[in-house]
Amino acid sequence: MEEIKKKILLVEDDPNFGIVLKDYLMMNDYDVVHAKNGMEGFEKFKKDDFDLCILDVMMPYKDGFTLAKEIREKNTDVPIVFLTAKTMKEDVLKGYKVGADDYLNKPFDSEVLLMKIKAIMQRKATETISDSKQFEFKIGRFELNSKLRFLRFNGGEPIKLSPKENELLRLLALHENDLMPRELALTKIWRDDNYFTSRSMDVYIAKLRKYLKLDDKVEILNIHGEGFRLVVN
Amino acid sequence: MEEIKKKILLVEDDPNFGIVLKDYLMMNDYDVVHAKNGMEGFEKFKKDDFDLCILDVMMPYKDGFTLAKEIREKNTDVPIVFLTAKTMKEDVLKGYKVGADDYLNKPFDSEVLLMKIKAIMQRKATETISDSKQFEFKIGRFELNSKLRFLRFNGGEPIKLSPKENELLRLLALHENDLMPRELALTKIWRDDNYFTSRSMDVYIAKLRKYLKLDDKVEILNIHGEGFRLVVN
DNA sequence: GTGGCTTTTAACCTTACATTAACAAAAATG
DNA sequence: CATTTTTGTTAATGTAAGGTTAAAAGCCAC
Repeated sequence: MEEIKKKILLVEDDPNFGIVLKDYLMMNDYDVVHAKNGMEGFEKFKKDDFDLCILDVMMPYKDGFTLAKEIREKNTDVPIVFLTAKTMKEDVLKGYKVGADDYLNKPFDSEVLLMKIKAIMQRKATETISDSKQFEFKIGRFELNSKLRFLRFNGGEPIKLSPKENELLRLLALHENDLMPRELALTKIWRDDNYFTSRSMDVYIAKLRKYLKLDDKVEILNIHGEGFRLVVN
Repeated sequence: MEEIKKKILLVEDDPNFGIVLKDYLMMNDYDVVHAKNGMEGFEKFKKDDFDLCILDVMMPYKDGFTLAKEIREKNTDVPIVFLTAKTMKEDVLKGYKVGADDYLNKPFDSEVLLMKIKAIMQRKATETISDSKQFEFKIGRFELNSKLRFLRFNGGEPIKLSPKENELLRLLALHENDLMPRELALTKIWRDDNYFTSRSMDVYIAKLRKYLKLDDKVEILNIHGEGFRLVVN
């Protein structure tokens, strides 16, 4: 069996610490790309597919949270672990809000980091039976390209989608003809399930319905109290 | 709408801390079962389905790790979070080894715990796309899809069912040609058996009969004082 | 800063649901 | 057979969820 190394994006501005950590991870059989600041980190993220991102919170120009937000816009799934020097509650909360998978206070024990990485990878392994690469969908006479964020009807001019429109439609498409639970969209896309995010989602459903009107065989049905259903007749 | 709370098993031997934590979680809309030691924790785990386990590491008789191992034997998926007073590396490693999802050092901030719980639940939400097939029934020339909540006659236009209509018909279908006791529907669907819920159920039986009139081979019979029978001739 | 795009919040309206009431009809009871 | 209990059915009510549109707030790039 082909042994494929897991790819980690490490964004850390302290050069010494960054190199030590990179070497340590590589010694443990991970493929590591090291970026020295948030800007570089984002560039490298766009150019490759990573299994995990380790982001330092305190960085010049672009901090870890900002970078995480950008990464989340491109990819809602990739696990993110934050590194921080301070054990500040505010930071931790902020981290989880942008979808962190875990959190580490410096100085931390390298073995602990390794275990966390393993645990996270294991989690993802069970979810990702082979999903990924699910970014292109046919929906009736529409074509959704979720990576480039556009929707095209009948091979015509592409309609640009906003990040939220795109994610929501993608999630619906993943469950085509089946139930896409409200809760799923709210936790996956909005990362919070409350009255306001729920209303926000309804607004986006309305927007998507407007786009999809072009094809009268495609519609989004509501299942009261449960969620929505993208049906193609 | 049916409010379904997430169920948490909390195993914590310190009575004060345990009760405070339990109350805090319940205030935040979780359904919490509190066990005061590892033994009791395992008993309660076996008797119910939990969405998350929070285990204290230091406990008399049976520590959190041992309990976690037993839980993992029964259930490989349920998320486990450890609580520990000390920030001991050994403990952390051991925790991840038995499949912990996260780790909290006491004293911890309650808001942080809440965020972690949310993050963990969100992770799980994705995995649980849930299997179907136990939601589809044939009833004469009808087809009942209990997940998408519709009833279709002869492959025609689906009739949308309300949650209660749906559950009631599903329960009848599960007992096709057999007695479906009143009490069963009332306790399972209405979660209460009194005069009013009983009348409410009768109203729903009337609604279902109206739908099922389309096929004269299908009917709902009453067995006086006992319940109902969905018969297909 | 300003302008343009995205997202959230608000307001108002419609639909969907569940319960309760009211009255009628069966069935059981003694 | 008179009366009580259970069931059948329809309609009215109150509440919650969802639909729609617009305004406000947030963000980013210039």
